[in-house]
Amino acid sequence: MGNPAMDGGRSASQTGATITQFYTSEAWIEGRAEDQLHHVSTWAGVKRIAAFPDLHPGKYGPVGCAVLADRIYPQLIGNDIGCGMSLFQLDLPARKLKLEKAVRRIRSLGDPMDGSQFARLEQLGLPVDRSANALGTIGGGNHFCEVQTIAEVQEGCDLDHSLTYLLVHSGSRGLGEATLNALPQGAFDGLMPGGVDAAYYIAAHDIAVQWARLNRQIIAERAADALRADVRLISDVPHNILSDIQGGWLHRKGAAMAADIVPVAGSRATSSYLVAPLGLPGAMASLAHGAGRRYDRSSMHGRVRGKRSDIAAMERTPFGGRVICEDKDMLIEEAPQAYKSAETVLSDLESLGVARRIATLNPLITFKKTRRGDM
DNA sequence: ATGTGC
Repeated sequence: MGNPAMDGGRSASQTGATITQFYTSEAWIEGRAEDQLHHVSTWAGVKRIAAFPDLHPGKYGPVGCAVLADRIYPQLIGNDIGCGMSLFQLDLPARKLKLEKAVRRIRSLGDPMDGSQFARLEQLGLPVDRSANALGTIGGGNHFCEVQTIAEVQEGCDLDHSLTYLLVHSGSRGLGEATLNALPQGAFDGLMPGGVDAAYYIAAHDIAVQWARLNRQIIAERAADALRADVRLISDVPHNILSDIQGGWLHRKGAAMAADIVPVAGSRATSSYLVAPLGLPGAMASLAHGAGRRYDRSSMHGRVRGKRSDIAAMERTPFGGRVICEDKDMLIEEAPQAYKSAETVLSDLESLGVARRIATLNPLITFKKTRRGDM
């Protein structure tokens, strides 16, 4: 049961591995997500699970957790291998950003790439014959590129609050998907470390992780070019990633990898946060990656109206910001109501000693998708 | 989530 000596979460071990829940009763957690958590804890070789307040149900298992096992379960990483969040600083002062002009310019993120991505892939020794045309593009679902301003910085945070920032959430597009699909029958029963199938998966996974990181970098460069600004990487944090650590294989699924600065994304209409993990052992160098889904995509169509005026309203945010999303279904499925409260996620992380906040960011422009790459 | 499924 409770194990306060180990960490700040609630630990329980039933039939399988120990599950530590780093969330309080304030968190909105679907029963189905906890059912999935317990199911995963019974899988062969699963030793320990850390669950975070953005926990929600996923296709093969819960999203918002880190799973330590002595086997490799590719489905726990999912199709979007290497997906994560990157924060970049622009040398563009917030007071100099002209919103309407910036919105017009940043739409070029929806254009296809110009071919320059091939040299970037070669530079890193990454394959140029697979998914290369998707490199530098954001993709669908919850992915985005946001221009952010700093609303508040905590003491000791040296980020320049007069500047603008980019928060990029994207992954490995078709490459990670192909990697998951190429696995032999039985792979989801767990790959044995040391075996050829595990070696194949690890090699392909590592490529997808590098590819996804490069993808976020190129997206940020394209956005910065559009805004006539220079860009500097502050922090890159994957949240779908497998790591070989002491004690086994750590599967992070919608769980950010601990780094000095970890972005915890809100919805497009609410603040995001930058946090510093505090090294709690039970958290296994992981933490929440965002607000987390409250409602699944399909149910959003029954919850949000899609009249012309509703769509127009959704393209504006309470911060006076803009949302560029010319796909009506996506606009509805990604409505702010689809997400939990990032503020509650943050307060759980803080009260349980997982992380402390270092800055609050507000979105000014959220780029999701243009109708066609013809602007 | 997906150079996307009926």
